Amino acid sequence: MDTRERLIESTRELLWERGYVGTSPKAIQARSGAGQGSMYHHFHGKPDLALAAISRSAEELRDRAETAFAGSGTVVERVAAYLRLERDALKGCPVGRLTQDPDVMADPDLRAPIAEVFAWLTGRLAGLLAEGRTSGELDDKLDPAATAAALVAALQGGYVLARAAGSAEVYAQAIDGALGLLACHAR
Amino acid sequence: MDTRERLIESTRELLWERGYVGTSPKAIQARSGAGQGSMYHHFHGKPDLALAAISRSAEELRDRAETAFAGSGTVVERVAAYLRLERDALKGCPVGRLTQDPDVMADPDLRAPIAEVFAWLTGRLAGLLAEGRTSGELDDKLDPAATAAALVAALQGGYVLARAAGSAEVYAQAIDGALGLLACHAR
DNA sequence: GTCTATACACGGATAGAC
DNA sequence: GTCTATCCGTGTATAGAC
Repeated sequence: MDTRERLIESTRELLWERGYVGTSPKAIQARSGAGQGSMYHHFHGKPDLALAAISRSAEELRDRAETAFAGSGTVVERVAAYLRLERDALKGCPVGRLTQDPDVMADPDLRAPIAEVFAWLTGRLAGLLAEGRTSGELDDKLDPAATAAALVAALQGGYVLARAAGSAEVYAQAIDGALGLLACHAR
Repeated sequence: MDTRERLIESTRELLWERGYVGTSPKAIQARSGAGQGSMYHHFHGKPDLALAAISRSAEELRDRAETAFAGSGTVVERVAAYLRLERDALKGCPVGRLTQDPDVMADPDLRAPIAEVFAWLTGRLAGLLAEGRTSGELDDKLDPAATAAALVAALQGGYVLARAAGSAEVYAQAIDGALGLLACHAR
């Protein structure tokens, strides 16, 4: 892995662990093993490097989700496959957590990949649910867009509960609960 | 409002807007109108002041929730009343957002009030749902604990989606979706 | 109780040598 | 490309005067 790559990966880790405000150039340099000069040679500064890191994390999130959504099985099975992907509940979502970062939200460039991937995710999920309704797998009372938002929110909120409790168990419960509620709409 | 009080309230606002890592003593002093000396006279330092602020925010969250839960109506109505309390979706949850703060999570004192209030909240909600099941208002397939976790998570995650999108609409959708799913279990 | 002065490390970056 | 030197403001306090 070359220096530029190590800088991006180290930044991704640090943004995940400490957020944007909590991540200093010095910490990035220490973790990546790159010097001051190196970092500013490859990137214009902290925001530039963060943009590369955030974009990649958003892309990864999308790819993982699409893999689950595009799998085989019924709609409910594919939604469940996505919600049950392996995740470290205590670490939180590497993308979602950045929505709490004031400096990220204040910078339209940094914010864009986050806005985009969540819009895509809820839209994709809503499409799946609509498909399930059309095929008769899900009943007509289910609102695809609202339900998609609720499911993604339950996932993101599951992280919050897990971190608050210091235990991954609540996360699993939230996912179970969300799927249990969804199951009720299956025919 | 005396100086001590202004310090706590200003800290609550700043923690809400910028988190713990993003909030400096200097910013607190500026917002509260208190001087350096004043702040360190009333509190031992940033963590001490933050503890007072976080505890109060947690308490406020609990009181608002309890008011909704203890209201009149069916269980589903009271849960809906809680989920539909007026909130500024774009600001996020003043307590939940702190779970993303590495320095808060690393300090057991700061973390305790957050852990406590979320444990109480999910427990209280689970109790209500169990009550609804016993009374026959909700069907037996509903798992009270898991459903309670999912509902609280949907709320917390709704904030994440709203901030990502820069719009409160997704928050409302997530809440609607969560209640729509719950409605399905009502007899 | 509040103010000013002082301290020292860190955040975030630029400049220029190699 | 990478390193070292340097810069200035901020973060987080402590000390002592009023």
